[in-house]
Amino acid sequence: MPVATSIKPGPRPTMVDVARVAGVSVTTVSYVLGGRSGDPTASRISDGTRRRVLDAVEEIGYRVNEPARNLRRNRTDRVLLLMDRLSSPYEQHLATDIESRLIETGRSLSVMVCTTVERLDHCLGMVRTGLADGAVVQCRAVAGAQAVLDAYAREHIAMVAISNVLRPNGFDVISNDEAPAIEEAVDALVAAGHHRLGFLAHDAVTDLPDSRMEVVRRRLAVHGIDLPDAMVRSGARDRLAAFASTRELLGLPRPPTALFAASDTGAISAIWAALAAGRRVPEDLAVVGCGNIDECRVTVPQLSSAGPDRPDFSPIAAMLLDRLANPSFAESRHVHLPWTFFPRQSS
Amino acid sequence: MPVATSIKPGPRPTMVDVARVAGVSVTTVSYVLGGRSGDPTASRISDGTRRRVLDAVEEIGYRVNEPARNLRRNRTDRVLLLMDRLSSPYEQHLATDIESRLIETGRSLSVMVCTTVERLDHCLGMVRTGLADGAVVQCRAVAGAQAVLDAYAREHIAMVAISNVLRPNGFDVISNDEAPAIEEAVDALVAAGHHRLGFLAHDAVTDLPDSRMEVVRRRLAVHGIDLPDAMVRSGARDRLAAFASTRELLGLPRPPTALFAASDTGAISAIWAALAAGRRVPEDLAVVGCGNIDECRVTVPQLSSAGPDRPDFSPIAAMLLDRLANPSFAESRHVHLPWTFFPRQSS
DNA sequence: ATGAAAGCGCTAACAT
DNA sequence: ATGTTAGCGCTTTCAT
Repeated sequence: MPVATSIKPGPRPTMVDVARVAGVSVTTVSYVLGGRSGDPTASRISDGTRRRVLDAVEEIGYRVNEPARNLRRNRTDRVLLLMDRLSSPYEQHLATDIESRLIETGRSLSVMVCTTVERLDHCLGMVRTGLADGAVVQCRAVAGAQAVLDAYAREHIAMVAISNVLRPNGFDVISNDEAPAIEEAVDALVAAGHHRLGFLAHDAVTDLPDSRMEVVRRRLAVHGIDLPDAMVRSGARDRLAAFASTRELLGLPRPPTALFAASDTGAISAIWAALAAGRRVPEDLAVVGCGNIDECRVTVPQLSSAGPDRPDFSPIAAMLLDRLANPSFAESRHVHLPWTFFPRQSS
Repeated sequence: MPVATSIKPGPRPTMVDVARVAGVSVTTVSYVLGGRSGDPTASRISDGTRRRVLDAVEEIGYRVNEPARNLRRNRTDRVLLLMDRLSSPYEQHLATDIESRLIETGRSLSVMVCTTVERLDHCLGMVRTGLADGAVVQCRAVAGAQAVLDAYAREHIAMVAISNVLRPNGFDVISNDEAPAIEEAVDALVAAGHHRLGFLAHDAVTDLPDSRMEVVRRRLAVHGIDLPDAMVRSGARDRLAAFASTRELLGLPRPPTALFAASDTGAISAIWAALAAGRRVPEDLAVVGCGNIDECRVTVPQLSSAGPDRPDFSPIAAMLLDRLANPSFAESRHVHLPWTFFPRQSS
């Protein structure tokens, strides 16, 4: 393992120290360590000199001082990933995928959690402030994000947002084409004879309007079926809250015969709540989730879900890299990712 | 909302611009913005001047340049949280809790994912390199971490590790006192008449030795019961893998009558695998998990689990702050957090 | 193929 | 109460 071997205590050595030990100038050290590969200046250092410098670095345990380098270069080669939470499998995927693509281009990723607009503003301010060169924003739960992103885009901050509500405006947007899949799921439930549906939303109805709920409601209307607010509960984001909300719905005088959840994790809790209440799934309560996470295929019964076949995050890093390469990138792109309805045992 | 209002395009303004607009020196600007509250120098600025400076900042949309400030101050007021994955509820908790405590002291947190020693070394190198002032390390799946942390501790990098295997050595360690609770769970299973146990480990037996499995094995031995390798499967970390592993165990000629999983999420998948195979839980297969996550209380049947009553992360930030305040902090502390066995319906 | 030197934007000792 | 100034460690232009 090439791991932290030659670290010595004491004040951190600088390039001056390396230069002294190697018997060369700091310029030379900088050129050796700058790693501008493919650069014409790469060949200005002879192999012997390069070796001496690298040996000196090794000997005294030198590491470049990032703030100094960043100050001088006026960039950090770092990208921020702003998310409104960490805990879903989706976020895990997103982070590792983007990171691996950034690493290929010599960059790195750091993650910050933003649950409020103020915090989002603060974090984007940090990239403006030199903490990072750009940001990927995945904050569906944050209301008012459009204005913030608009403002930073005006400042030419490189940003890509993953959102179904944000409109590209100096930044790019990846959105999921959820509606067709959700409508298909609704149609399937109606075709199976359901006409009393419940909906498990992410947030309280009074908060952020739940776009998935709106799609469901509109589609039900097409079938002449109503989705009254009394049949809507919040908490899809939280496994415990989803359980409690479903129990509430099942306790209604005329409980729903089918439940549509804005998330798969919420739907799974709903299945448990139904089973715990002595109902059968799908016979007494059909359940459909959103997201099509892996877990859908191991639950009992397996969870029907509307979601991407397999999440594809590749456009995200690609678009951000475009913007990083060209800070005054003019075009604002909008990429739509397809969703599909995957009927399984729970509906 | 106090959000990104006065951002203007063009080259980012510096303190010199603020000073010019406000009609004061850069020193004054620095003192106004430095925010050394409680500092004797805080009172050197008159209220009128302070106002003029803040107005100028607002007017031209100035934001401090972090790399420059960090270079000069030789600190970043930033802490790194290194985790081997993001997706569990535990990680979500950890991150938000530590962050809120850091914010109270004017610091911020960024998260990086480290699944290998090399990456851990790289990320800790980044704090040495000036990306952050210290790190919290939560990488149970990373073998060889001890040597890396030892090395950086020698460099006086402020670190706190959450681990049951790392020994404090220039850094602090938080560990969970898992053994008593796990032993109690084993005793309960044995008392219930189980003598054929399966174990769902985090990793393959050939990889990292699973400390929880060792405890289980030793405790079973006390009861004169063997835990053969044939009854051990890996994949507790991954819901799909855990499902497949459990199915394998149940397919054995003499399947286990009880299953101990190294994680709650693994145990939940195991319950599903059992149900999917037509077994009843706990009658045909008793299941116990580790971690006592919230989800245990909503599964059907509710999951018995060994874990903390409620996770308490407060010592982590506290210890790190001590080290940040005093870089040559001598003591290496080891905090033990208690675990309890919570019997529920699944066993 | 290598070196000297001018800053990047900021902070803080040291004036006044 | 406010200003002058010398760097922090690095990159990069321009010489040689």
